[in-house]
Amino acid sequence: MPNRLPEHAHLVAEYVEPYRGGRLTSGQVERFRRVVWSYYRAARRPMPWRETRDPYRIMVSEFMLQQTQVSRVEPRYHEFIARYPTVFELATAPLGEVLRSWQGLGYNRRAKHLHETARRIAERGGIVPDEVRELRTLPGIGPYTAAAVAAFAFDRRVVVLETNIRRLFLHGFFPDAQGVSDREIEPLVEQTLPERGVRQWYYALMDCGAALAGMVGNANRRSRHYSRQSSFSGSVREVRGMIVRVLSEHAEVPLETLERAIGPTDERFRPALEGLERDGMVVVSGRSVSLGESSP
DNA sequence: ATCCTGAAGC
DNA sequence: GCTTCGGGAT
Repeated sequence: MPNRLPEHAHLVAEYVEPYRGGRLTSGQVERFRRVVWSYYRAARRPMPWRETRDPYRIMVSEFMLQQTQVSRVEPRYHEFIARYPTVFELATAPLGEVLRSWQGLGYNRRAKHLHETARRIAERGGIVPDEVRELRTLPGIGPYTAAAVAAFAFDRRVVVLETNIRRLFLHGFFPDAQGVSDREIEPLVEQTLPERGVRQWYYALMDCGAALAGMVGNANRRSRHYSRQSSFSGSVREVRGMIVRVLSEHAEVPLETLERAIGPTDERFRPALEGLERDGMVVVSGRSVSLGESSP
């Protein structure tokens, strides 16, 4: 995180045109676009998944980036793509191996969902869908990721809205409003969306929104959908993470050994292990536990 | 403490 | 609508 932001970041922070409803004037659209592009030209963030056109690799990056910083994803993305260069390597790998590749990234269900999605895509010849409606049917792909894959991999002209873009529009067009719904923001995203070059435009929007995070208070707190996150330390998912980490270091672990590793007095152990089993990420057979799905 | 290119289950 | 789901950097 640079202490000194690029000059154009101030241009982004100073762009405020309170939105009064209706359609944006062509002048407003033009001014907004000028600020966004000028920032992007000066300070675009290069990322490996922005250099490829491979829909599979873009999809992998979108799974990894859900609730996870770019800086944390970057090294893991390289490792993952080196191990699973195409959707077929990923689809044919055992779930346990994929979970090990994911270890430390967090939200491990993303890995299971990505694996299952890869299997379904491989069954259909390895073609990643290019339509939001179809993408939405795949596990782990929600409203954002579906739109992101369509826009970034296929340059489809669809509305993409995530935390950086939301922050940018809240800051620029809803400076004083409270409890702003995404339904109010989406029309503005649509109206400022260019006819061509959709992918680069969204990269620019996200970089502008990310730049704002370091300068002004988080405008996303004025979103209707804003909610604080429950604390991690002391939570069940903390123990889930510990269990997955231990299991990823061994092929099979006796139940007692696993419990001792976590802390025999920790009453979160049972619910955590049962949750992981229910989610299909660990298998308890007899008195031993292993990562992945039950082998056929 | 806060938040990160969210999704699923209820 | 509300909760759960990781982990690390700040």
